[in-house]
Amino acid sequence: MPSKKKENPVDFRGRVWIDGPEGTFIGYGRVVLLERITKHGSITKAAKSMQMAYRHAWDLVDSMNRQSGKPFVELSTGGKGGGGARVTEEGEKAVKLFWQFYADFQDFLKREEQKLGMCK
Amino acid sequence: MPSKKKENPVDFRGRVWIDGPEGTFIGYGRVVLLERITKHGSITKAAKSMQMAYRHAWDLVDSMNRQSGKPFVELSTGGKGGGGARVTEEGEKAVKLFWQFYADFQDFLKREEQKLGMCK
DNA sequence: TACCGTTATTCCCTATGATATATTACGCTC
DNA sequence: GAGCGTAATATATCATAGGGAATAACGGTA
Repeated sequence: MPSKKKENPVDFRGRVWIDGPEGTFIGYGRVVLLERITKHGSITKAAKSMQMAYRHAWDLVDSMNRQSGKPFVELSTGGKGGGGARVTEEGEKAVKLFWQFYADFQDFLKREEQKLGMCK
Repeated sequence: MPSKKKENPVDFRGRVWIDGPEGTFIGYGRVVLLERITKHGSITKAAKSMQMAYRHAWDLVDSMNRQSGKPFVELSTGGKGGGGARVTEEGEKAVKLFWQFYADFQDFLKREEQKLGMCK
C-alpha cells in the first residue's frame, strides 16, 4: 500500500494564551500550575512537582490574582501545616476555559495541516 | 444604544509558525524579512529597513535555505553593486503559504473570542 | 591595481529571564 | 513560648539570546 509519509517534515505549530490588563493572563504553564496546586494544596509542592522554581510559581499566581476580578488562588500563611494554597471556583472556570481554547486550537492546526500541508 | 464594550478586557491571542527539520522554519519575522529582501535586493538594506541586526537577518536566511529543499534566497557576493540577495519562486511560495496560514489563524481567534469570550 | 558595497564570519558586550539561596513573616499546635 | 511548614521577599548567580563592532572574502568596475 502507498505510504502517506511526508517527504518534507514540515509541521504547523503555534501557541495560544489569553491576555489580561497586564499582559499574559492565562496560558498553558499557568493552567498546569493551577491544576498542580489543586492536587497538592500548596505552591511549594506544586512548583516542585513540575520542576518550576517557587519564585516563578508565586509570580504567576500573583499575576493571575491581580488580573482577575476575583482571585484564582486563595493563599494562607501560617497555621495548621504552615499555610497553603487553594484554587477557587473562579480559578477552576479559567482552567476549563483555557483547555477548551487549547483543544479548539489543536483542531485548527490539524485542519490547516490538511488544507495547506501539501502546498509546500 | 447599548454599548458592547467588554467589562473585562481579556483577549485571545497566539502565535503560529511552521517547523522544519531544525526547528523554526517559517514564521512572521522571517516572512517579513523575505518581503523586504524582495523589495530592497539585499540582506543589509532589508535588515536596516526593519531595525534588525544584519547578523540576525543573515542567520534567518541561512536557516531557511538550509531547511528548504530549494533555497528561498539566492545570495551573490562581490560584483556589480557588491553583490545582493534575491528571493526565489520557492521563497515567494513560502511567503504566500504563511500569510494564508496567518490569516486563517486570525479568523480562528475571532471565532474563539465569540465562542468563549463571555464565559470568563 | 585600487575601489566599492555586499556577503560571510568572528568576537565581545549587554540585557533579560530563570534559577538558586537565604531570610523574614505568619499562625496554628503542642 | 518553641516548633513547624508554608507564604512572602530580597539578593545573587547563572544561562541564553541578541546586538554591535570589527574584519575578511568576494568579484565586478574604472
